[in-house]
Amino acid sequence: MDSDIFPQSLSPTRPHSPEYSSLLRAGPRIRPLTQIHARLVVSGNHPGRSLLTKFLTLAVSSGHPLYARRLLPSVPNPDAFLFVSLIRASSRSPLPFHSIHFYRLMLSFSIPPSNFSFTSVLKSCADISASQLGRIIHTHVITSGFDADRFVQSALVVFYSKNGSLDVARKVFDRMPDRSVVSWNSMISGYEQNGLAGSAITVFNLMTKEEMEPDSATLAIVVSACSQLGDMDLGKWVHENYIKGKIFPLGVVLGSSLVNMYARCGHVRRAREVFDGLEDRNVVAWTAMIAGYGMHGFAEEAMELFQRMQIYGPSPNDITFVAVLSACAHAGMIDGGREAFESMKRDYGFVPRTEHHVCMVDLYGRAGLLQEAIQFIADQIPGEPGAAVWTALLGACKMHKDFDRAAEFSCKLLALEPENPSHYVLLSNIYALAGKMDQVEKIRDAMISRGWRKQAGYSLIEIDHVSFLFRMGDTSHPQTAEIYRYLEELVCRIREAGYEPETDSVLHELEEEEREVAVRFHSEKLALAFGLMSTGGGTSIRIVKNLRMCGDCHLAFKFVSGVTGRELIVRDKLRFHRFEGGVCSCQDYW
DNA sequence: TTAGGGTTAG
Repeated sequence: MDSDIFPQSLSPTRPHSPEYSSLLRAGPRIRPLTQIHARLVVSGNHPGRSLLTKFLTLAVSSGHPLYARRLLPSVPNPDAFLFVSLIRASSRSPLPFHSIHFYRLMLSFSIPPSNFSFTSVLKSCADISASQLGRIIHTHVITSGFDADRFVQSALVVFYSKNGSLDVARKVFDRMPDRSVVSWNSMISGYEQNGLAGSAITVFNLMTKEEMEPDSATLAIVVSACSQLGDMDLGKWVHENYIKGKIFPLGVVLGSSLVNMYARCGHVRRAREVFDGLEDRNVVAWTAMIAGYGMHGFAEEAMELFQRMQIYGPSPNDITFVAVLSACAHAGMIDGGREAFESMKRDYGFVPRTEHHVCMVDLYGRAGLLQEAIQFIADQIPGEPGAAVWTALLGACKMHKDFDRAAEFSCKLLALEPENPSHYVLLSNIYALAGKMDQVEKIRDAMISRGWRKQAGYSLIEIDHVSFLFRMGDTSHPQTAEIYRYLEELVCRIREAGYEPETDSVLHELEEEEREVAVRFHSEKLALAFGLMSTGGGTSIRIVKNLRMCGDCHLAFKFVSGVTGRELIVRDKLRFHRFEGGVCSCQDYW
């Protein structure tokens, strides 16, 4: 009679055994699990395979894979279901490499791998960068005939992306006959995570062209790509079209991505509006907003928000402290930074990592407190400081023209990373500032003999939804003559207002012709001239630069913002500069 | 007896 009332799938299932029910209640928590284990031993009843499977899986999920591994031999006739459960649980646990052990063990029991085991074990290989092993497992995928499974294919796309083999990832993706939204997300994310935001957007466009509907994960990735590119128009379009258009609710993941995007595109106020509008805010959202203030030089706002977070918000984590310390460093807020660093250790029990050390050295160093920075390194950094710490210190020596100390500490940096070209560029810039041209030549020769080139600088500006890219001394634009003429006039105007070019900034360049072009035709100046002549008064100019701004460009932009009354926003490699009325939001700390 | 995959923010 029941079957008439209940369709088959809805009919009441048999109740679980008391042991099974208590396992479900215990969940992935080791203490209740060990208590259940003890009861099983005392009762003398040997549990069946299904109960042991649930038990071992929960032990792995609770972060105790070794416990599970010790008990595994007592499972009678372990089956594929058991191994897949353990591989999957490990791949989602903080110790994913154990899934590889369970995968191997499964093969040793002559249980053939399935598409389910492949997805999980490949995820683990991706997460622990086991590139060799992942490739071997790819061969298992092929020989066991699962290479047409779209779940496995997506897992392969993720695996190759995370190993930086984007071309292989793309090959797998292109050969997929039937792509799901997750397949698309995997490929888009692969590009975005590897710093190829433009390719990520291209694949997203392809996705919409093929009429595959994005989901909220797609949008979070795309918005991140927009942050990377400084493409606020696309980011805003996503926001307005999908979220304000009520296609998707604004969750905390997409929300944090938008906060970051608006901040990194120079609109910190809009970032704050999104942040304030979020229904729930987790530590990531708070950290994104604090970091957003920090990169604009708004240290007071950052600190105020951090204080509010400590009272009303979630507990800060170690990344929150990186944002707080960096905000202090960029605004010269010495006491605030020092106190935050102490509080992080004392009140929250975090062990400072390299990122925190770098912020502190930066904090002291930028403010000209080089002795304090050196003392900090000696007192607070256990063991040998990493290259990033010395780079921060050298940057400060350069900023404050302390060439003796620079020479002393550059040896440490080069000893640690003798094959990193950017260190040589920094060093040669320091020698150039010190007027030691013989040393500059020496470094230049060393770089040439190694076949190194300085990274080519460029600036991007968007006018009427079209992006324009300028390189130093660029003559590729059809309006080149007008742009250069406009720039000459602009320089005259700011000279009248008191601008003196900082010839200091004509530093070491590898190519002879590049040296001749000098600071006047730096890419951001060309982009600025083009932006000003192409837009009406009152329009903000937004420029994205791949390298850092040089001192002369920074000075010139300040004057230009004063004489034109325009708001100029430049995002360089590390931070934001918002020029208005002759001053910059970074307060000349950068 | 048992259920299940790959993607998402700072």
